Amino acid sequence: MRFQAPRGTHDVLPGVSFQWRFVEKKFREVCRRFGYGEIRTPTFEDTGLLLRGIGESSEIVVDKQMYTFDDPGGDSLTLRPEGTAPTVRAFLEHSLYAQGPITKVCYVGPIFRYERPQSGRLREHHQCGIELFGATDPAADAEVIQLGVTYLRSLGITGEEIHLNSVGCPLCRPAYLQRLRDFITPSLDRMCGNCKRRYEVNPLRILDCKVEECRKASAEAPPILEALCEECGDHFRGCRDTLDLYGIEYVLDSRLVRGLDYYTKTAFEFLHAGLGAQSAVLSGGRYDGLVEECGGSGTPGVGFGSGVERLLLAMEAENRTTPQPESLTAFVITLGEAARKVGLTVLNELRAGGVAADIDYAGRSMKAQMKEANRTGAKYAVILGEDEVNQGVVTLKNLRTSEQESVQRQEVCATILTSQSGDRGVNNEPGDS
RNA sequence: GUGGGUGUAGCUCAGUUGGUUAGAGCACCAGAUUGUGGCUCUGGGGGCCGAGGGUUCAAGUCCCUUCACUCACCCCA
Repeated sequence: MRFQAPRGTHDVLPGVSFQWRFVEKKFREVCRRFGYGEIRTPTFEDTGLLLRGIGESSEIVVDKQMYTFDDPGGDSLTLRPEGTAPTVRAFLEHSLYAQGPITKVCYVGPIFRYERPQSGRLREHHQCGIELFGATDPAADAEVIQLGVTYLRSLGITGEEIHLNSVGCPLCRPAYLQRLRDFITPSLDRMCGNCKRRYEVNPLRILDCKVEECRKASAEAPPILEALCEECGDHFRGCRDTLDLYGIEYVLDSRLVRGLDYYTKTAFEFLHAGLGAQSAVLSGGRYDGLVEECGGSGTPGVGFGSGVERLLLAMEAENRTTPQPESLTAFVITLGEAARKVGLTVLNELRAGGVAADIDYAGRSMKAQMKEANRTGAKYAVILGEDEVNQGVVTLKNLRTSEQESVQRQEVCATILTSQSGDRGVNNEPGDS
């Protein structure tokens, strides 16, 4: 019985890891352009924080989707099921608010939820996200959306559709929820079990239900956008105005609600048609109550999270290619014991000099070594046999042109570096460099 | 947790109404070329046919169980 990666997890192998680096690099570039600094928080947090942050009534908690465990010391810890609450915790713990009225951070990292895996949904997945603290200005909401659009564009994705809604605030939502309940009540006994529970806990989610009976029952429900208080209405209008200013298109979606309890006002979701059932590639919104809920003073916030795996699927659906990983520059080929020794020395010099170089360790024939050199994509084969060793030279073969020349051993590295600087830009760099 | 689909070589897949020793392409290794890659040709290594049980003279094939993967529901990035 061989071991397998745990259900809902996956290995990112060398053949695709450069795509991940590409995506993360683009995300960080865009964040930098918008003034967001990167924050790295722990993979697990105090369970209490996540319960508080996510809300005890959220489906994540109710469905026991959290990886919660007691550590040997008896503390209850949880692998983070989302990125915002940990960021808020760090924001408060380190008093980032003291450095100015506005704090902007971004993060990249793994997220864990115990769910049944399917396409675009894993038990461990990775999210890129941003949080903007301290602004009630609706232009901040628009910036967050704008950053999301810019990020997707930088990956070559253009096929997303932005859904926008407002979920109100503690002033206007309760009244709306009551109206919604009143509207639903007559049909309640026909609805699914989930919705019966939602009716009590979070009636907004009924609008999101896919069961036929529930859809029918809520079809004519009053839209929340008409029930917003003056402040929320103004805010939503302000956000839309700024999006118009930025030329960002979106569709109003009064059924767009949030699974997490802390959201207020603006809610948005970027959907992509190429992904199957799990089509949200980026989603977020405003959470003006969360910081206070987590023990801070009333600080507004707005942000988004975006799944890396789903974005990669979206790129694939749009046939976007990432730059190929940079290959080796030189492959050292030796024949015989004496040449082997010199070859290892040359290899060492090349690497020390900054040339990406490798050598065969399988004791293969020259032909096989040539083949290997070719397979690695190396531009040069550095060939060393008896003749070369005796003459203090190497045979430098250009594998692209098949031309080869004799080069003094001491000059191999310099020769390769010189010729390389001539074709800068030929090889695209995949990620960090 | 609920339903559907699929499990045969490293990968993608054939495998007839059950019938000898389970195949192909790609990949890998070697040779053709005793010091030269890509193209071509020849040869080779690789399989508890997901696992367990059953039916049968005979099971990759039929039946049951189980596991894994996968898609969808729920929920979400």
